[in-house]
Amino acid sequence: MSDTFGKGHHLHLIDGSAYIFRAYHALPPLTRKSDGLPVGAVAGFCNILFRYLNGNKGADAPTHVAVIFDHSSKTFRNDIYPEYKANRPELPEDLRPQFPLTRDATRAFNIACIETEGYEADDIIATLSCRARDAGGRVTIISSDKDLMQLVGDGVGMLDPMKNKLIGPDEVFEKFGVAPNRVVDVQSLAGDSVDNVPGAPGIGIKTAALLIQEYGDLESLLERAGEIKQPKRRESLINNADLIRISKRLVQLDCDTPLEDSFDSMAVNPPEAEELLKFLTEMEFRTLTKRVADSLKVEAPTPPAVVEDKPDLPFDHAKYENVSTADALGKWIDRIYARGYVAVDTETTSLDEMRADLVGISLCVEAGQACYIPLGHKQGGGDLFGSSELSDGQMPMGEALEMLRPMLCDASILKIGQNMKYDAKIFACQGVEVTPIDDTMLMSSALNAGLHNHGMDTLADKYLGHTPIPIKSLLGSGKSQITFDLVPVDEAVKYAAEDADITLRLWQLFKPQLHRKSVTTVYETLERPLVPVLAKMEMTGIQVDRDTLSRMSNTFAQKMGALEAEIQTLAGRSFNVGSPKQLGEILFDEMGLQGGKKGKTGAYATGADVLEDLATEHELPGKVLDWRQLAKLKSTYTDALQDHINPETGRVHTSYSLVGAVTGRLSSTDPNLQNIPVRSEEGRRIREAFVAPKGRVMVSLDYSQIELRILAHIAEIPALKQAFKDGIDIHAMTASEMFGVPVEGMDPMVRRQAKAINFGVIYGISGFGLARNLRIPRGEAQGFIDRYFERFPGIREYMDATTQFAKDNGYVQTLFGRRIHTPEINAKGPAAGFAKRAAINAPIQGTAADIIRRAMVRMPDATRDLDAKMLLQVHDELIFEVAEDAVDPLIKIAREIMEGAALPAVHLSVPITVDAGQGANWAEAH
DNA sequence: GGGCTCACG
DNA sequence: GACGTACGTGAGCCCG
Repeated sequence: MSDTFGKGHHLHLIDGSAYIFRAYHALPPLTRKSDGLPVGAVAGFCNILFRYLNGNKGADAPTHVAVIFDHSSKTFRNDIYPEYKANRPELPEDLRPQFPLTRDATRAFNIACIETEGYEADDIIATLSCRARDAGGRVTIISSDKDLMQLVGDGVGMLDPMKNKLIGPDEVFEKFGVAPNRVVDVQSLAGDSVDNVPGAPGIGIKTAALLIQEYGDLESLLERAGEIKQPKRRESLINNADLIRISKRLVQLDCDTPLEDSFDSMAVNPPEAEELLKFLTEMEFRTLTKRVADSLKVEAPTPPAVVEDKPDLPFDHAKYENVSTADALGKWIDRIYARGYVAVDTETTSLDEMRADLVGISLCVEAGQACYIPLGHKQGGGDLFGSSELSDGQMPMGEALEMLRPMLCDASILKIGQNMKYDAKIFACQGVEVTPIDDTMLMSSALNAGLHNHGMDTLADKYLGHTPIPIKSLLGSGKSQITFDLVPVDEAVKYAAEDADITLRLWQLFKPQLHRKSVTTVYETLERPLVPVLAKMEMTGIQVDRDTLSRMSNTFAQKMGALEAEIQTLAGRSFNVGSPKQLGEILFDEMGLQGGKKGKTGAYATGADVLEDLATEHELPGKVLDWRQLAKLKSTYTDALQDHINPETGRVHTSYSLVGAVTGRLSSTDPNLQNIPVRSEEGRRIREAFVAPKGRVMVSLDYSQIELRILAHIAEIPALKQAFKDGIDIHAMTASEMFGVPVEGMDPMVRRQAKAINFGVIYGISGFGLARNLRIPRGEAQGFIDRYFERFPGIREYMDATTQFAKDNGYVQTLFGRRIHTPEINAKGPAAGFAKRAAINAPIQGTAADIIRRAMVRMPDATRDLDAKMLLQVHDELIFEVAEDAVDPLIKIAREIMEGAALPAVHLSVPITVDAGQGANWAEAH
């Protein structure tokens, strides 16, 4: 570093990271209009720089200046003490993509911009201060960070930009009670709860200063700690000497940070008008652009008429790039780092992530500019089973993944996907953990639940006016369907890159809408953080015992055969028992039973309720019911589940959808593990096949009556709330209130009726529905409902208020702000009835769904020290697989998390309680 | 591929 | 005055 810097020169060192955070928190969220890029912090940062430059015209003006940034949150201090700064709140998502832009801004203002991997901005500031002072120059550090005060003195000063106040040795003494050269000693003793510097327990800045004043410096103090008179201080210092020394290494700034930058490169130069205005215009900061132009005495460039024509940018498949070399991929990775975000999509051979092979990756950084990296395409036209020869012109998969890995794992690069859980699992199978992520499907669900589904085709059509290339056109359909690895590369480029392009455009559209529609918190706390949690659960899977299922299938088949013979004897001829159409004809036409009703297709209804009624008159319907139960158990469960056992893991891996249900509930597919039988004894035994491996235990925790508790809270029903607080049987209490009978020795029938009413209320009760459910006359059911509303008037108010809210706003919401749209609420006819009941139910079901989601998000961290895996979620139940000796702590911790999951966002006025069970299999645990 | 039936919360 | 109704899901089967 050969430099002309020296005597008479004055260096300003600006703490850039502090400026960014100040700008971010001081300003409301601001996004660039054309594409929704968050730019609030960049705007504030530019304003600060502009004011700084304008204020620097006096005699004391700097000759040199640099802005210093933190490179990343990981520094050498984490190697010394892993907990250092560990309790920092997570970076706000809309701040992350702004970091690279603040560097751009600094350079646009023609100011040097410095950061170094592994070091904090403070270390760079320390190093430059020392070097500048040693060269004979003067330094002013522009920051209010107390951690920098150790540098003050001997030609180095500080300026607090907030208060515009100079900080010299006197001010430092005022703050720390010692001279600047002893500040580190005081900080080492006092610790810092914000940065998680431990220090000595029970010793604060005041005490530390007294001790240092008395003993001179930290080492002397520690050596002579035994002389301290106060027993508490003495003990604390003696017992924590190591911790204090570690603290010293944490707070001591490093004056030997490796730096290439010369002082000459920091010489003050006025901004290049053209460059600066170009940047500000690109950021679409109109006011600032004008003010800067005025101050530079040049014409402000006319803002480009970008705003409206961007969404109409056509989809040009010819523009998509086929990336087949390391050079080309490197250029894309550079572009991604310059942007700070990228839309990513993977192409594979299967929708089942656990069995899928990666075929290619597409990337998009800007609308219309996307690429596809083919990796596993095979030569078509081979033998019958397809050739295993890779086609030419593809990068080796390993090389491409190793190039992409740092970017995919980089905390400062946001990876955007449509249904990112799928792609994250594909990458996870390749050993790459993709983080952080954004998901357009989940954004749409937070914004548009109830209006439409959230698949890419729907979103592209609705929001971009574009119909993507149908996958069928590449793969075909039915028996001749091929897998993506056999698609020719040039066709794959168009299809795959288009998906990434669409995803990026949707993200640009949705991101600013989250704020505008007040669902940022929903997205950030209930949707996005669940992606890695569910991905982990799905990849873990649950062990299922094939022999148990197979034995049950055989038993069912035998019983069905016997029943079938009996049924056909009773019917007088053979027919397909599994055909509702044929059964209807047997029952109502041939056997002449009464009460046959035809549905819209002209077939007789033969549902369980119909057959149950007929069973009193004839033997056959009851046998059909028995047969149907067995047929269901066999085909849907004992047979089908065996096909879902993954041959490699021996476990069943379901797939959860975060957007399957409008209320916010999860749904489960391939297989659905949320409807495994439990209500019938015969069905429940299927759960015996879901087992914990040897030495481990299945644990189930489920919320008790959570929806009724939420109803009691939302509708403010004092009697219900009190009953939950007292822990008494809620259905018995309801019956007692309604029918005036004591809870003690209650007729089970009466309790059953009250229970049906309680559930009916949650569903948007009607006399008809209750009558059918309880099999009582409609008038009687209506009487129950009237009495219920009389006893609990808050319920009627809740129903009316919710319906009205839906009519006024077009949506209803949960206690956590999740919105469920109700577009049919103002419709005429039966649709209005459906919409009304759905509107009444959605806030209750949805709030329960939000609560368990919050619990699931917190669970991995809360149970990280336990040998326990979360396997399944069944709406109000979580199932874990736990090492034997971890069962009790797991139950304790998981229960705490579940019962407190609403906090601190919502304080429920009823207690939430969780029941726990354990055993060798799911049947025992439940 | 729509409709019916039935498994779950 | 008639209509048609419990809320939210997914899967397997029949049948056109």
